Amino acid sequence: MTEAPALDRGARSRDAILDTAGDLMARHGYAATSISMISAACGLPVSSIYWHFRSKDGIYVAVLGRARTALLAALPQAEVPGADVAQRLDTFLAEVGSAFRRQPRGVKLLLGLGMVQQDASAAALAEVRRYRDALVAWARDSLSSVFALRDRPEVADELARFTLRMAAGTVVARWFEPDAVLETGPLRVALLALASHHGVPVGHVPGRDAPSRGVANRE
Amino acid sequence: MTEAPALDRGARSRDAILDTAGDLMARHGYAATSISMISAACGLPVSSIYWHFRSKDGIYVAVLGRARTALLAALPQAEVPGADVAQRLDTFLAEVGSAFRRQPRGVKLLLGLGMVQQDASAAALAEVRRYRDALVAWARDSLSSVFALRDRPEVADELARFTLRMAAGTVVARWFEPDAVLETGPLRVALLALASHHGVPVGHVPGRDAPSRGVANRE
DNA sequence: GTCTATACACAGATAGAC
DNA sequence: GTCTATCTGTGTATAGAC
Repeated sequence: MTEAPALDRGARSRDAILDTAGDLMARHGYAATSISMISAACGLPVSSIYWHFRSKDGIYVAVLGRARTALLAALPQAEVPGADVAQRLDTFLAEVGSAFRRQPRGVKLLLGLGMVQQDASAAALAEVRRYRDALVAWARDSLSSVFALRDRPEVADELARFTLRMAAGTVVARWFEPDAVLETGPLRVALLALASHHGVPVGHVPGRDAPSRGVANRE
Repeated sequence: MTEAPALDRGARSRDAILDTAGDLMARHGYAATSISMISAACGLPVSSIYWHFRSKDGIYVAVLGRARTALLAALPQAEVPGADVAQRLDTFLAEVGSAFRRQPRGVKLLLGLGMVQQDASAAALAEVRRYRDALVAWARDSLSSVFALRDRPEVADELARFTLRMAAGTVVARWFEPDAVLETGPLRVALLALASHHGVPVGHVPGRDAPSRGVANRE
């Protein structure tokens, strides 16, 4: 057990470094995370860290790349199953909420460097952009499937932007109220209203809770 | 002109330090902004900076406090004028959008330290919380006025959270697409739908653009 | 209040034995 | 691949003349 095949000793160390580095950078941000902190937290000396990744920047790029593939693997297919819009939307929102709960670090990593745009390396900027583009594409495709928007790409784009900004805003809210969750209920109402506002047929709009007791939507 | 009354020489220096420090911290984040950078950018030696503010932390607290009063001064009264909901909502969104455009630094400053929650000083944490609480209170009161929610505080809270998260998400979006703006159009549709969903009377819901050609909202 | 000069710690990064 | 030891720059912060 302790005698792992010597070949992947390095790979295991590499993973350990990425684990602790990702954790620290998500908590403190890129600039406030030092190599010595990572070294102390994972037990390996600084020179080993530099042997695996050539620089602090390289660590960040690797950490973010790993977070991206992990997140994309956790997100389901873009084709959302379900008979009607309401059903597919509920499936989509459940997936988003669950991924959001289970991957608390991914997005914070984006923010961790986000502040540093100015002095970030080209590699880091590229990796950040890949992460973000992957999220945008996933949201657009999923919502396109939910609302059957193959012929209305601009609507799918707007819905995706809306959803992602709400998610990002919730990440921000979290460092004031650590137990803040992505409120899928209001988001559901908003997405249905937005789609409907653009003339997309959304079915009967059942309304999960609070049975709309007012005089709204009458002429 | 160059001979300002010696009494406020200090005050002017203080302001200059806060100006450049706020600018740098909003751009690079707290951790990545050094005293030397501030000194080089504003022309005063580091020791003068330390004379005015006792520590780097003190600079941040002062910068954020100043940003808070400036933002609150820029935001209009909580009582939103207007005859009906649609009118008041448009006024409110126009104000939010405009404040958002004119105060690009304020919110980024919050995020700048936000990452550092763990090792932040008590004073900094308190100041961050004051800034955030002021924003939440303003949004809640304004939306309460827009939708006449004096007897439905929980709805006002939800609308305020929704609005602020969208705004925070847009700040985040901005460091990928620097020209991203707060999309008040979709936000308007969403807020109306949310209020209506909770049984709040919202009038006839005119719909500014895209005249809702679908079959939505029918039973 | 502003300056020059400096103390001390720690940052990122490397050398070279093992 | 991992270790000890170290180089060099810069960080926060201070002393003390003016």
